[in-house]
Amino acid sequence: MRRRVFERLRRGPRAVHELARGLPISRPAVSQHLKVLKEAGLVVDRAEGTRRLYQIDPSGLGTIRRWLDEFWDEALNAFRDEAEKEERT
Amino acid sequence: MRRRVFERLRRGPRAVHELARGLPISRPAVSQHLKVLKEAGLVVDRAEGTRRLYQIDPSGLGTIRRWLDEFWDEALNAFRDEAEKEERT
DNA sequence: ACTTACGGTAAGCAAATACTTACGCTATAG
DNA sequence: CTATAGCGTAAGTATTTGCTTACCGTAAGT
Repeated sequence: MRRRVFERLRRGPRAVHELARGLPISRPAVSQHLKVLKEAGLVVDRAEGTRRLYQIDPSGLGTIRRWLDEFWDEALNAFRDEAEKEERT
Repeated sequence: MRRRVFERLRRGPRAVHELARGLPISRPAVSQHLKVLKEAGLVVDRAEGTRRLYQIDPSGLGTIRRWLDEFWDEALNAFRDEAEKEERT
């Protein structure tokens, strides 16, 4: 559910009640998910009038991306080494 | 903790008790994490004698990578659009 | 000034999670 | 054939989680 909230921010900033629309959970529940996402550095928020706009934090998302890229590299190299080892059998 | 188990597979296949070594949880706990990772399609396992070797499944990892890449693209485009909108102000 | 829209937080609760220990199975070693 | 190493699974349990409703504060509209 948290991922669904996050995915809804893909296309740009959204207010809390907008995010809650269409999700099978209450608005406060969405608020709580946003809080977690914010603490994780994945979103930032700003006040706009009575609303609060949330949007994805590219730097937070970038951190994950770099982690995954590095992980991917190592894992794939290990996989290839393993395949070669297999081939020599 | 599950991520730590997963990360230990980065460098290649490992037996369960190897993975458990150095982690602050019991071997059965590691087994349970591996079960979840396997159901998620992130690892594959094979029997080797009395041991069971686990390793990262590149195709499962690739699925995540593609998801993240696509997400990254969309999010960054939205971010740029937002920045331009800001600039015109 | 009053009302309404919007959203964060608290309290409460059912369900899911993440361990532990105990146990049993299978394959190798001696 | 027996002992041992390696693992998976079951049962039990404390903790965490993910929601709900109720409530309160703040900004904007009338």
